[in-house]
Amino acid sequence: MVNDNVENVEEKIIDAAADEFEEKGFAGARMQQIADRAGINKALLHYYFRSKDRLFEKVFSIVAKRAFKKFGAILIDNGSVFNKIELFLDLHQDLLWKNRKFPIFFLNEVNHNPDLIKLVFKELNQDNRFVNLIEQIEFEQAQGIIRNDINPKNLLVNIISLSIFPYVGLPVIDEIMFSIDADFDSEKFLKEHRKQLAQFVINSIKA
Amino acid sequence: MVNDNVENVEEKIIDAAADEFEEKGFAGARMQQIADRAGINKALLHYYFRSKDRLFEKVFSIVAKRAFKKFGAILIDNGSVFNKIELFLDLHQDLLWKNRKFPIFFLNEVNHNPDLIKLVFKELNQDNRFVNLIEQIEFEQAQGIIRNDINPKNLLVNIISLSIFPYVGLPVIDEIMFSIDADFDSEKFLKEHRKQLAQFVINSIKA
DNA sequence: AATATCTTTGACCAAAAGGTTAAACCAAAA
DNA sequence: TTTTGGTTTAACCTTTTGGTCAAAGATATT
Repeated sequence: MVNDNVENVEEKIIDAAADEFEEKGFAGARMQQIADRAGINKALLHYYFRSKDRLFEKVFSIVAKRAFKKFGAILIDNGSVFNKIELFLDLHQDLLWKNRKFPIFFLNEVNHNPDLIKLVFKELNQDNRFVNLIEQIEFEQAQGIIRNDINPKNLLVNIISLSIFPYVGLPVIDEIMFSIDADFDSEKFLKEHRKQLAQFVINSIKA
Repeated sequence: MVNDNVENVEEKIIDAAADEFEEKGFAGARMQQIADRAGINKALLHYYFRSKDRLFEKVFSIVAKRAFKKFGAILIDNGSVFNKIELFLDLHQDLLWKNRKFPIFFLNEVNHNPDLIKLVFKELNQDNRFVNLIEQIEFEQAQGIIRNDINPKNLLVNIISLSIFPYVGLPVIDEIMFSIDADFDSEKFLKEHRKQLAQFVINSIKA
């Protein structure tokens, strides 16, 4: 008889730790605070996950994998490159909207410890999907649909840049925009910004 | 007689602290480590800057102001919007190339404590420069040079996004690109990426 | 019921980290 | 030369923090 009805402790810890780590980062997070958030004793944390490092690795891997897993489907879906760009941006923006603290957390940790990335992508091999996408871009270039002076890799990075940055840069954007327009509302901005992303990209690459 | 020839201590501390903070972030930085880097006793840190928080504020404000100050000139310069975009991206990319650790540091700290931004922009009011730029964009839209369906604020954010993100996302880009192409070289990539930025933006907004 | 195993806790520990202090040092003024 | 005031340090203090442990509570097994 598995006791899952109340909610298992391990999961409660991971949820609490995810919140704490995303909010404060690895260095700023506190084990005591995680225990409090999970409503348990601090010693129990170590009983389940031995150390802060191990707990972090576990949480990071889970949270990051959850985030990246969702994109695989779009890339193999059929449809034109333009179509995929629209689909991707739509999904990506949905995810970002609902997980505002994740991108800056992820990027910061990964910049401080690049090995973390392998932890995530190891069990998530969607490599060939990217290869396929790049080949599709090259194919549509040969067909005269996409400009020939576009490098597929640069294009992919540009798309991600446009999608993510507004979220990690929001505090700065908010400050600057507010200073030139007192009616500026960052929530409204994000919603409006989202709408023009796909068109912006497509304008820049269509032959 | 001012004793500046050897190099004054306050500056040595600020340099050391800037390195430590940029490398580890506020929470991960250690006062002892800063003292070691500056080649002085830890107590001297507190003699000059009372506390870690104060030292951080000082360093952050100096480093961030230094970074932002350089852009003002371009915005008021004369020249078309296309011209300004090229000039800005060129300067911005130069700065990023030479200060790789700054963007993720700045963005992370600012996301954890948005008040820091005011600290920087308060003494740096280049607000009207942005207003001028937005007006110029609208003017060129009226003239039929720039597409009418472009929102100037979105455009500005898009430009910054494209310029900064490759630097904060480099470890991830590196991992993914390397996995689909073993010859991938992130240094070369950044240099190539830079070259297509202005054209990418201009393609997407020219009428 | 008794035993064994897994879970949970309060109390504790050692190290790390920020911060303080009193004394030494040193250069310039008197 | 002595005094004065700023600078620098070693030693110390306090709090925070990750981590341990023995015992108490549960839960399942025999």
